[in-house]
Amino acid sequence: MLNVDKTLHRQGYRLTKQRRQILGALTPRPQSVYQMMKTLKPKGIDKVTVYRALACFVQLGIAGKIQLDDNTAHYELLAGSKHHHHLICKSCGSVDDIPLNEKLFLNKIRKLTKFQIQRHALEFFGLCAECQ
Amino acid sequence: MLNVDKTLHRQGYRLTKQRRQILGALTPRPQSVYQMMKTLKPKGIDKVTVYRALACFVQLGIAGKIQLDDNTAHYELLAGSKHHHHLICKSCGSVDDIPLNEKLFLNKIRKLTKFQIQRHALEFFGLCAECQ
DNA sequence: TTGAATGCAAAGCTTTTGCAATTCA
DNA sequence: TGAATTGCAAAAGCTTTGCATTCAA
Repeated sequence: MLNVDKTLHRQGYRLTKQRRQILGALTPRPQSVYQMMKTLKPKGIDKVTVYRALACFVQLGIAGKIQLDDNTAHYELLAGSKHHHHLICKSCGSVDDIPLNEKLFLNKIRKLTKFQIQRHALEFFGLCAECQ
Repeated sequence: MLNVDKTLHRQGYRLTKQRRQILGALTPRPQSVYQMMKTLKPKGIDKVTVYRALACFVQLGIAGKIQLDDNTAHYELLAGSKHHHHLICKSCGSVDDIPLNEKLFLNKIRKLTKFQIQRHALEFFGLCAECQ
């Protein structure tokens, strides 16, 4: 939390009461803004504020933004968590994390192309153990 | 084209003039509906028709639907093309294909979890050679 | 002939923008 | 104080739905 505070201030941002609560609603597991609003709306926080705070967090590397199959963005807490990938259940919508080592791919692309990779996304869609 | 015709009919769908043209607008490289409409609108095809045809093609495995970072769906022609992955330029928006062998990952997940994988998406975001 | 497909209009969602009021440093 | 932030309303996109009409098998 202190680190987040510093990171924000260093860039001229402020850690307001609302942003602290939005940060608290973020988890390592990706959530849509709609899902986050279930917690945040009762606290009087507007969804516009959430969108703006999330954009700020993503820009600072505090949160990650991923697109799943439902045309909506999902946000996850990055601070302190290792890079990982996702198992997304088509039935219940649950999202689980899984660590995979993708260095081979990154190296291969560097060798084959001149593309400069900034980030990547690896997602697996299917059925979780419960839904099969 | 004949195969597509058969595939459609087998499921009770029809290959209409419009669908033939929508199919013709699809490429192995993912495009948004907006991009496809540049070709299709002049031919008098409504975007609702395009959405409905694409949903049909995706269901039959003729087309693939992927989500990029811009909150819009992109569609690619799958028929006859090998499974591949994407290099997406953040600057110019170009999408290039790259083949990678992900069997190691699929096997690892099968070993580690009970998740039943139906499909996966692997995308690399960054800068293409021209935009660096 | 008849169920599938089309096109238009309208609605539904998610996300963004404008702006006055508020808050934090 | 002054710039950043908030919340409300409204707008902007993308996508879906309803329905009468048209079309393909």
